[in-house]
Amino acid sequence: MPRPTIQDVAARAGVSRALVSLVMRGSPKVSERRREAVLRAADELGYSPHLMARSLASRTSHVLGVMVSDLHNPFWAEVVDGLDARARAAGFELVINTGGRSPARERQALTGLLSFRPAGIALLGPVLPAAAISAAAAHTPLVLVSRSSRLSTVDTVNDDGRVGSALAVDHLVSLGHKEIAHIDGGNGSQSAPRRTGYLAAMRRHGLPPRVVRGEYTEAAGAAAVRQLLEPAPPTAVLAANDLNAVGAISALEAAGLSVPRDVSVVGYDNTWLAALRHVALTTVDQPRDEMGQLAATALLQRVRDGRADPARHLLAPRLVVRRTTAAPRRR
Amino acid sequence: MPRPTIQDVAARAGVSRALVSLVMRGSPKVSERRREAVLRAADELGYSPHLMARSLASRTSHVLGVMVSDLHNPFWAEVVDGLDARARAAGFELVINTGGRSPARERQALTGLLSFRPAGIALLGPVLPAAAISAAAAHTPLVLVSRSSRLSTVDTVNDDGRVGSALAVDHLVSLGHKEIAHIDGGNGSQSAPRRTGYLAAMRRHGLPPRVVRGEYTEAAGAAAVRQLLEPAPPTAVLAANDLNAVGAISALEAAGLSVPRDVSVVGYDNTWLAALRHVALTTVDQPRDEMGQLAATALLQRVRDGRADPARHLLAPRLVVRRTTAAPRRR
DNA sequence: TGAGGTTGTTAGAGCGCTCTAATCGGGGAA
DNA sequence: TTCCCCGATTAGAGCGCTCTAACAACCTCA
Repeated sequence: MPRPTIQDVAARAGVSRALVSLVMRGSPKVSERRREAVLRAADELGYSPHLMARSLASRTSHVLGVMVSDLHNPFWAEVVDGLDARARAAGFELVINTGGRSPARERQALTGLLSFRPAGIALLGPVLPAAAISAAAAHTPLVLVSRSSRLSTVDTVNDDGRVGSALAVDHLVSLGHKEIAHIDGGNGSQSAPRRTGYLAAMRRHGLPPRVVRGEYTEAAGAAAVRQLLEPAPPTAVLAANDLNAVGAISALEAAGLSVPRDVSVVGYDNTWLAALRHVALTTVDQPRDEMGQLAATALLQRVRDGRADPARHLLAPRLVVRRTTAAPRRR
Repeated sequence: MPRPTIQDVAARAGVSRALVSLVMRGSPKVSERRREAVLRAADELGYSPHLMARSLASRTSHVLGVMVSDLHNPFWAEVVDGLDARARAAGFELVINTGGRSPARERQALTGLLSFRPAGIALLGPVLPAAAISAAAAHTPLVLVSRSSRLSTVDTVNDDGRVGSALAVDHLVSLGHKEIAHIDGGNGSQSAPRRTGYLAAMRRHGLPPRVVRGEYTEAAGAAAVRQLLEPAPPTAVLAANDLNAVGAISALEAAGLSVPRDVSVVGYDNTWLAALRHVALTTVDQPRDEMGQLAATALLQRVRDGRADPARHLLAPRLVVRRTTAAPRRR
């Protein structure tokens, strides 16, 4: 059975389609009597407006698209919370999608979002080529989270990865570490600035850097550690993110090394995973909820307020010391 | 600048709107000459069809809605993977939404999904009242994951929570436990059958049950443990799910109890969280990816094949023994 | 030669809604 | 009473697309 339309509600309430439309949009210029009749009819029929017919007719969109690069990473769930809250408050519907950390799937996901003709799109940690991003930006306001861009039509929300890595390295150095390795995020978004920050900090302390290629996953953290064991493990590891760190810790313990007694580990993100008591991961905090809110706000400003110049939010990361870092053991 | 429409493409290619429509849908009954002209024009303009205008006109939908009760729980990410794969393969676009484990927000989320007029909706672990579900089911094919329903218009995909709990209790009893408490999932989906299974198993073994109310979160696991400490902690705990178990373990350790030496803990779901080496949670496995695929398939069968009788998938859970369970200590 | 098929193309209506402009029905002022 | 005004209501067009039915143009066959 087909869903009831505005026409059905109008017929039942004994009014015109236009009046039902006004009631549904909360117009003040409707008499109390009619409003009640319409609402009752709508309720009885189980009517809810057809969002897409609405946006087609009104030539506006009340949809924001969100592409999440990895639904498995709790980090994004927390960013989405912030986005969702803001979008909801502004009367926008969120359409979420996932790109599975693969450029090809992300491209599909982006095309999918565009086909809804959303008012704006947030790309959370995209690994898409820049060309795909600028093509999409030609027709729709775009905000990137955890990825930078120089396009003037694209807003960005990032934490300062260089600073975050430096905080972590400085902390480890202050504990006495000299052999500090970095598992990077590979092609993942924001892995470059974090790596750069690590390299710069190591140079500043006069220490030899050691980088292994990784990915923002637990499995990649474990794999990277297996590489790091030869010829000799470092005394500290700066992981690509929390997920990666947890995988690294698992692999270290599997190799008979204890954390933090033998090896210190620092994560990145400060998700709930890091806060778990028996993970207790020292990590670099990103204000996840705030980042989501800023992303939503950036889109809303373009859509509602007509802002045209790009917003560039660069947030200050913060080190959270827990129990996976300690002074290195005397060798 | 507004996105180009089918009209723009038609004008540029010197053909009618209908012909462009045919080309866009890959109709075989278009001459090669025209097809090329249309595709060229579309490409030059950067045209892609307006999905919603299309579904409005064709009275069909190629969208599946997905309401995820909790984006923070990795369990759902894995179910979504399965759903996504199947939906994508069938040419359906996924619209994901989150309900934040609150009936009120879930209701909003469901309304949001319905406003896209999707071909079907999957509710993942909904805590909505049954009335809201049957109201939605009146107009749209619905599949519930981790929640049962007797509505003939609603498909369900569940693991057998009674069996899962029994597996866990039997395991603990075989290790020698007699004081086995259960933290339940409160109002969460599937908490009732798991509780029932626990109670039945305890009765079968002639053991006194002990249930504390919980929720499917880490915080609730910790809170429940604090309750369980008085007057004396049990020797084993069957938690509501993995997240809950991890919170419970944290709280036990905070109270100076060691897991599994002093207290054994069993989770539920077998997410990657449980598999982490230094969590190593004994847990009940649910085939998450398969559940997602079954959910998608159920919807597709209703939509494409016109199946009308309800699909009731009840999957067999499996116990995965790791390192959070052991024989109880002699008191 | 003309009836009947085929193939490729198009006009026009209509999907569920919003928007504009017009209309209706009371008051209140003159 | 008449006129005007103002708030409440509605008819009708149109958003971007698909679908139906019709229509040319050409072919085939008796």
